[in-house]
Amino acid sequence: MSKDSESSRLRDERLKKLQTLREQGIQPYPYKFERTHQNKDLQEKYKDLANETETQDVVKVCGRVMNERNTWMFVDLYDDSGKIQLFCHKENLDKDKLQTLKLFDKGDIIGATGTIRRTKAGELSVKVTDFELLCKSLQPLPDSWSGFTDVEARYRHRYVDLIINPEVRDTLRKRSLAIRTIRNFLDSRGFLEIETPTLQVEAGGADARPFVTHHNTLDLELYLRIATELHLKRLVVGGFERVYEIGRIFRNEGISTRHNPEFTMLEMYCAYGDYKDLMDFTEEMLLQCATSVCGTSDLVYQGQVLNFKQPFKRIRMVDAIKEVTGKDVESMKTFDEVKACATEIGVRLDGEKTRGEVINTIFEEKVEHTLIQPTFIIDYPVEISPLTKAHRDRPGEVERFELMVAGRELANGYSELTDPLDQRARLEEQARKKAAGDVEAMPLDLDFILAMEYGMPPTMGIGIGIDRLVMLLTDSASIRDVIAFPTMKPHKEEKPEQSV
RNA sequence: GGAUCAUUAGCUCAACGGUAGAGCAGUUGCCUCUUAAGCAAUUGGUUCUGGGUUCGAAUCCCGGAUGAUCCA
Repeated sequence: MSKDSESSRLRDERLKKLQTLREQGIQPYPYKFERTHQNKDLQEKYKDLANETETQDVVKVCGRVMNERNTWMFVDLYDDSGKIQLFCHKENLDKDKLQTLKLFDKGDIIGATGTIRRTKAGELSVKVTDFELLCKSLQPLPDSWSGFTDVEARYRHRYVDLIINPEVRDTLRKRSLAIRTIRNFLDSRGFLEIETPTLQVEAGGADARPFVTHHNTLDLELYLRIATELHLKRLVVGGFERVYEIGRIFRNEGISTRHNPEFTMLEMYCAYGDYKDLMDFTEEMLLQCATSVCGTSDLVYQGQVLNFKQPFKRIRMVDAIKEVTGKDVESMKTFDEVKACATEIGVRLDGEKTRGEVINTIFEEKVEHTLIQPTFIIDYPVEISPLTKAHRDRPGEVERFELMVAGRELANGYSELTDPLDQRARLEEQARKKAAGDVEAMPLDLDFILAMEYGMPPTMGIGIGIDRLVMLLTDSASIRDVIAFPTMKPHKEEKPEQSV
């Protein structure tokens, strides 16, 4: 049954051609093609070949037909590496072949054999002596001139987006390169990559709401992890002094240009260092990412230049607040004082119950978005940092930093809390908050505390949002642009019709 | 959660409340030529969805869906 729409009519045209091809004994979905070169290889190899000259070098190329001119005399063929033009002159092809050519469509994938020639217009071409269909495409491609710009359609049908928009492919390549750079950086420093559980009985390690799922055989509620922290630290207890994981994290929160429910985070733990060492380490790693992906330490992001040269500015949270608001919250020793200060400068509070929470809210509301150049905000309030070691000099604070870039958080690191009794007290406080209705408070993970009691060396540890890093490296405004298949609300059932 | 905007042919977009249109794609020819190839002809619409106002709605009003941006 076919819908009376343009869409199915275009598809029907192609189905008819598919049928004709089959009747002519042509297999439209063959098994393999042995090419001799990728298109980019040929462009490089023959970059000095003069116009209107040809070689006797026989090559075999393949890819998707993106455009055709003069009734298939000229074909723009794209593979993963780039473009080559096919030159299908009737002198070089018999009548049957020329007829077959007319059954092809833009979007089909074909393979061609021929000699290399540069046309008088200067286009490097394969002068085709033979070709074969490698896949008949049934769907019309968006018009390549006007493009494929509907954002929703692009995310929902990312494969079309990838075919049409080269910058999407480029972004995902850079994402891969950034992750590879980080792995190389860590591996070359003796780090071990270890995978920890995604399904967890308790979702801890961060303040976030988890996704809930169910294991049938065990009849057990399980949570998707919101962090890898508590398991990676168990590995440090077990004797791995340098571990990391680059893994998918799930947080049951809203969707925005900076948030996707599932995202990728690097967590890294290194024994015998503190948060100051960690800042040096982080600077070096990010600089390496910038230079390897962008070839420079100066990233252009949404019209601003971000300088990733070391060292980044380091400033205490209370000092950053003072710089922006003029308020010395450090001197305000009580909850009521900082609360009054927040109200005075127009910061809306939403259930904050401690002095440290209010200070953090003031920072997030007033300061965070002003921090464009890479900046380490250091020395956080203890109340919002239940896994961080107490500051060696400043009571009420912890040895923690967040790295701010382009007005948002990119990384979060600290001297890890290793005192099992302090850790127990902190998590018990979290459990009280949870019992009182705070859905983002951490659960009391008794096995984690038991691990701490066996003893963990002094350790520095950091989490870096890979998606946000890739946004910076690729000048992407939305996190969805750096995720191949971002989370979308289902629209309506869309699937190809049944074949006639 | 709130505000604003968007949704029309396969794609990109038009259309004062008055016959739904263009370019590209598609189809049929011509042209052995090209670079968004060209020329001629031609097909194609539940205007996101459901109500309402109106003689008449793509257009105005209300609800819904999806998305974008901003705010919280």
